[in-house]
This record gives sequence, structure tokens and C-alpha cells, in this order.
Amino acid sequence: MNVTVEYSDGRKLELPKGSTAMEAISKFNSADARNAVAALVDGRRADLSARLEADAKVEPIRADSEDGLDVIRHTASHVMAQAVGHMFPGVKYAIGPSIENGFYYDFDLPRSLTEEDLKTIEEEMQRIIEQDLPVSRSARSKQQAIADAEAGGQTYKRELISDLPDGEEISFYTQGDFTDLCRGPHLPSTGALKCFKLLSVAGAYWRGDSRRQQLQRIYGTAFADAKALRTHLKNLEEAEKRDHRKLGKELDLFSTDQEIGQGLILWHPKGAMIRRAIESFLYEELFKREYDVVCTPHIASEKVYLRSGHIPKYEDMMYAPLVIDEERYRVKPMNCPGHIKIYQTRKRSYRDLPIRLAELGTVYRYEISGALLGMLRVRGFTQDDSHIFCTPEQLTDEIEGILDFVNYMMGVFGYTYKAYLATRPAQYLADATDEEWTRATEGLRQALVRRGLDYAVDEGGGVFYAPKIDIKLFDALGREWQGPTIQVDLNLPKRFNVTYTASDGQEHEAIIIHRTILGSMERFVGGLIEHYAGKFPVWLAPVQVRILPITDAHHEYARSLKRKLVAAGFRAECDDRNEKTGFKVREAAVQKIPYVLIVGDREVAEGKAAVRSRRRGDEGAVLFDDFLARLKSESESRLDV
RNA sequence: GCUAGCGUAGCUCAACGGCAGAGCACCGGUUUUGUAAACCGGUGGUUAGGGGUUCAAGUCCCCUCGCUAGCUCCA
Repeated sequence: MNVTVEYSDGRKLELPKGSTAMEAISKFNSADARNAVAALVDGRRADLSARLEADAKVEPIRADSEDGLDVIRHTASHVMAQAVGHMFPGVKYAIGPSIENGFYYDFDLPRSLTEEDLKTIEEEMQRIIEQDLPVSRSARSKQQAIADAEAGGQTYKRELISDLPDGEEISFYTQGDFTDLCRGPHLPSTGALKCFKLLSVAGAYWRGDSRRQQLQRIYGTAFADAKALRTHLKNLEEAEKRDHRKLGKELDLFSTDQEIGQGLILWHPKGAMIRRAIESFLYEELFKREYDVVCTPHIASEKVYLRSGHIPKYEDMMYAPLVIDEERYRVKPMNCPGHIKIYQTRKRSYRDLPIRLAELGTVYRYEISGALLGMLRVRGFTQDDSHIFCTPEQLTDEIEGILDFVNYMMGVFGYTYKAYLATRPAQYLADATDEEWTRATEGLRQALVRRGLDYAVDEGGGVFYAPKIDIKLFDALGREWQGPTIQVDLNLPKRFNVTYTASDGQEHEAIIIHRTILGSMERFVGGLIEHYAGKFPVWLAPVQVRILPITDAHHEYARSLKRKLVAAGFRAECDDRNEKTGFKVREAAVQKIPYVLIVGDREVAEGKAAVRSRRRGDEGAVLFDDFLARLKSESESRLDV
């Protein structure tokens, strides 16, 4: 009996029924067979050992493809689990999936693991790999699987199995003395796992539930070949070098202080300079795009947050009330109510709309201590916030305008991005009608389409009061960052009765769009530090030029250059310390200053400066005025050159 | 918040339960210097804070604070 097998390139062959996927692949293409770690059989992922019992389409899953890496990592997690089982007989296994860039496995162990244990586990894994144990799939009934899990004392597995649908066969994978509940597919044998590395140990709750047992999770990664693994580890190292907390200290940008409090950022002069440069730029753009800038207070009576719905819904993120003249006040967790109150200080006509109110508003929110992280996750931060009040007809145009703004700003900072349309969640506000949800969501969608933006739909990913567009940023290392967000609010217009007078003379409910481009200044600057690895382009660099006189005789000339630079609006300083030039050059380089001007006898005589740029090094002497012109154009272009 | 690890001079890091140290930074001097670290000397510590064990604690134990990894959370 034969079956007809169609290969991914369209070729067909007759093979004996019951041939394995691997046999099929090797018949078609021996190179693919060497590279395959699993197969797609009729589009479904399967082991290479899977038998072809009927006509099928077969496609190899290559080791270096996304699916292939997933298979490799999943097998790696099983090998790790087996190794841990050897070290801790009686260990209870929880879950061990492959994840982006690696894998993990959660264990319930009698003692806590240390970093040294990872080495031992790695060695044991290596032994398992050298034994090249075949990985085989087997199926059991649910009852049998539960009985087996109970017999082995595997309480977590038991729970997992009992949650699986009844009546279906449940698959297990076995390699040597280790068997695990698993959907698969897996590598054909442990020897096919070429290179892996264990990375860290951490606590993790069973099923992510903090009320349940805390398990120990080991993270690791695995790749198709040693080179890919090395590259990945190098990237991790590079990311560590760029860590904004490390650079923030080295470049004297910011700090935190125990006595000031957790999650509160102290911006040092240089950090504040970067922030100010970004803010000035932002204000320029806001005015160009016809926003109005407002300021609202840092505390407000609790009444306004009761009305907005924040206290009922988000009180656990707000700080406790301050009692002032027997009235309860709150430190502001958001800027919307203030902006709405400004809108409502007069009657608004449709002719006035849209009204775009923007504020760099500082807000305070309670974040659990374990969530805090440098500048990226804090308890006090300044939002680049705006609320746009408009008519339903204006909605799409406004969203489009914001998308254009986003595109421009992200371009300047050198981020690429991807848009997500997040639709109505399962738990949503009942006050808004289906029509309103649809109108808001479609407004967002149409704006994306009109701008020709590629977007993914995040079904049910909206917030309870609004559908939204989330923009994810990709930095210089290709890492993902939370970026701009645009929300059409279906809650506040009703709660605050926000209206405008339409051409029919009637009051109509206004639409409120929340949007932020940069997010918070803290997070954005923290991210930028890592994106630029501390090498800020000239327009952002806290010190743009440092002048190094060779000896005392050149101090006066150096200072005159500094005065000219400062007068032209640049941030320049003169290093007239009693040190050798090599030493000063080194310090300027360590501080990542974009331009160093070295001045000695030759330069003084000719009105020149020897330019050393961060990017190109020694560029030789040029007329100072020429340098100034270059600096001006580079700074104004805001290019990262 | 939970689990684990960590916290020593401004910074980076040493110190078996036995005198708290180095480099850099800083200060004073010498040196007048040409593109990534000149030389000599000096100041600097209640070892995060508190309690305990011990003849003796940076080191062991307990509590508090903070940082970190992850879980969790993110209007």
C-alpha cells in the first residue's frame, strides 16, 4: 500500500504507507533532511518520526526557522527537566515551554537553586545529549494519564491533564528515564540538541497566580548552531552594556535615593538637559500641529476622581488622600480631568473643534515594588499627554494627524515601529453603545488604512472604556518597547457631560481622544539611553562640544571659542585642567561627547580648532567658523550622524 | 506584594569568623603637556539601618530599608 506525498515544492512521490515524515523528506531533498528538526504534515506540526498513514503534504521545519527554534527549545527544556530530575529525585514538574528567545521550565524543588547549580545542570544536560537518547511519542487515555501522574506524585501534571478535553488521547514524550506530558513535536533524539545555555533562576507562581505555590523557574536558550547562540549571547552582553541604569550613573544623568523613595527619579543636570532638549522639540511640534499647551495642578479634590471613575476602578494605584480643610485630595494619577475642566470653562461650538489640549503632566501612580525598574518603571513620571476634543466626523482625521505625528517623532529618534489595533475587551463599560464602540474602533481602523500603515489586530486588547491603537517601537538592538498609544474614550464624555453645540443648535456629546507620543519622559529617556547606547546625537547631547587647550598658553583662546559656542546656543565646556591632552581626550571619549576641539599654538595662530568627532576620531584642524556652521546644521537637522 | 540573590570609600571591586584594603575619582604638590590613563603625597568607612550569637562579626542568625532577576501588575 502506497500513499501519495506532496512536498513543499509541489513535487509528488508514492511512498509505502507508514513511512515517516523524515523518510519522505530525505526522498525529496537530502539537504532538507539534514536540516529538518520536525515537519509540517498537512500544515500541522509533527515529529520527524510521525508516520504517514494517508496522502499528505509534507514540509520540513528547518532548524533555523521560527518553528524549528521552537522545537529545539522545547526539547532543550525537556533535557533540562531530565537533568534536574537526576539531581533532585522526586522533583515535581510544572510547565516547560519554549518562549521568545529561549525556554524555561518550572520546578517544585526541596531547596532553592543557585547560579552554581546551573553549571551542574548544564553538565548533566551535556551528558544526556551525548547519550543521544531517542525521543519517542506515545499516547494514553486521559484516565491513564491522570493515574500515571498520580502514581508519580506529579500533582502539577495531574492538574494540567485534568484540564485537557475529555476523550482525546494525550501525548507524552519519553527520552531515557524521563517522560513528560507534551504536545510536541520534538527533536528526534537528545543528540540533535546542538547548543544551549542556561541563563537564570527565578521564582514563578504556579499558573501565574500569586495565591498559589511558588515554583523555581530556570531560563535558558538554545539555537540551531553555535554561531547563532554566540550572537544571541553577544546581544545580551551588548544590552547589558547599554543598560540605562549603568549608563545613567556613568554619564551622570540621573539617580534614585533611598531617602527620597522608591521609584522616584532625580534628574541630574545632564539628564535634565537631554529631557529639556526633547521637551523643547516636542513643544515646537505641538504648536506646529495646532495643539494648545495647558498646565493643571498636581493635586485635586477626590470628587473629580470619583466622577471620572478612577477611584472606583483604580484606587489601588492611587496614593492615599490628603485631608485639606476637611476635604480629601488626591495626588494626580492622570491628567484627563483637568483638561476636561478647561474644555468646559465655556460653551464650545462645532466651529471651535477640534480642540487639542496638551500637557507635560507629572503624575504619581502606585506600582508594586517588584515592578519598579530604573527609569523605565517608576512611581512618579511626566507624561507627554494630550486630550483631543472633536466631533464624530472629525475622529478619523484626528487619528490620522496623531499617526502622522507619531511617524515623524519616531523617525527623528530612529525607531521603527509596528501598530496594533486593540478592540473591545470582554469586560467593558456598559454605558457606551455598540454603535459607539464600533464607530470608535472603525475611526481608528480607517486612519490606519488611510495612512497605509501595516497593523495587527489585538482582538479584545482594548481597555474597558476605549479601543486603542498601540504602537510598539523597535530600538537599535531590535528590542521591543512600549510606544505611543491612542485611545478613543467612551467613558469620560458621558461622566463629565462633555458636549459641543452642533450646527443644528443642539448640544452633542464630544469625542475625547487620549494620546501620548513619547509616553513618559522617564521611560522615554531611559529607553533612548539604551537605544543610543549613551551616544546621543548632537541635538540631544548634554555636552555637545568640549574644548581642550594644550597648555596654559591656549586657555584664553579656548575660552573664547567656548563663549562663541554658548552665544550660538550650544552646550560647550572647556577642559582647562592641568592634564595631558591624551588624558583629556580619553575622558571626553568616555563621556561620549560628540565633538572635542583641541587647540594649541597652530590653531590659535590660524583661528582654527582641531576637530575630534565621536564617530570619526581625529579629523584635523578646520577654521572655527566652519566647525560652527557644521555643528549648527547637524544640530538643526536632528540627525544622528 | 511573593521567591531568590545582592548591598563594603563618590565609582568599580577585594578581605578563611581574627588590624577594612586596592584602582579610579577627590584634595595638595611636581610636570606645560598635541588626540583613549604623567609622577609624588594626602583625605575619605558606625561595611545600607537596627538587633542577636561569639573572646572576636563585613563575614553567622533575625528584623527593616533599598537594588536586581523573575512572577504579578500596567487607567
